[in-house]
Amino acid sequence: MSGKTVKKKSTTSSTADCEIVQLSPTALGLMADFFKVLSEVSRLQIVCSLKSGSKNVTEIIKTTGLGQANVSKHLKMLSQAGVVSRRQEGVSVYYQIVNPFIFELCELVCDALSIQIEQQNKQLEELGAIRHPR
Amino acid sequence: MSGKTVKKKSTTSSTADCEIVQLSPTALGLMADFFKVLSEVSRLQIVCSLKSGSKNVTEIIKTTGLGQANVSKHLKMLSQAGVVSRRQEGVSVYYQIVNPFIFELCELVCDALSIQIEQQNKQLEELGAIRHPR
DNA sequence: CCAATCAACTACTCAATGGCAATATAGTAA
DNA sequence: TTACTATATTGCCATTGAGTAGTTGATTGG
Repeated sequence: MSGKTVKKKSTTSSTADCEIVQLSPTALGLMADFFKVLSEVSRLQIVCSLKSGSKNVTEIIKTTGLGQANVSKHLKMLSQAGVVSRRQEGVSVYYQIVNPFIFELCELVCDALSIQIEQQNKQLEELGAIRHPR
Repeated sequence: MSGKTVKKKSTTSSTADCEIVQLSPTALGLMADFFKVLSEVSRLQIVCSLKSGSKNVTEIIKTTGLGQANVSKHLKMLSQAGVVSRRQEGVSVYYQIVNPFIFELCELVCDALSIQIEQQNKQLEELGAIRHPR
């Protein structure tokens, strides 16, 4: 299942090809920070609510059901992490996803998780069959 | 436990059988948990140290320079998250990455981050050029 | 049997963070 | 000006998680 849709590195990648094995703690720190941004349900909700395009804070609040202060705080974090961009229009502020690559990432993880859970369920069923043979 | 969790897949949809937008909070929680596992430098170090194959705890400790209790705790977490698998051989316990897909994921993120940083540097240079014109 | 080694577990401290409420700030209209 | 709406920020509290030290359990060798 792993040989899937992950795009191969472009042959022209100018910057140092990053082989994870030999990454400096600093680089790992950057990666960890990135993953941390996506490691909370609230922020994932916000990201998801922006999949259909840019939204202002009020719309995000309505879509996600989160509190205003929370949304603002999370948006700040997402913004600082470079995940979303900020654009002010009159009274309201519109946010939007900077790099749609994040959606690919999420769907990749989503697929992997569903497969994993599927297998777990299968194993559970086998256990059940042992305990309740027909 | 998780009855519905991740969306069901219609075998027809090829690529996007998992549309993030409409995920339940439960499913988002699973994703968040997954990302959380990868959101600490220590765990990333451990994962990286396992890229070359399975290692026992002592080897992981040597490779990463982390403390024993620490490594044990993180390995437990990684194990529960289904990221690594455990195999006992005599006294020592060998861990290994369950799904190499995680490496693709990391490299994907790594690429994206390096591009992002590259652009930031470019912008900084432009700013510098403005402040110090020749 | 005893000693050494490897790994897991427990208890603890400390720092970070999410969420909520209240307050502050900024733009807009009356 | 005042009032109103939309964001942002701050302070507080509870939770979480990382790291450390000490202990336990299991295995191997003498």
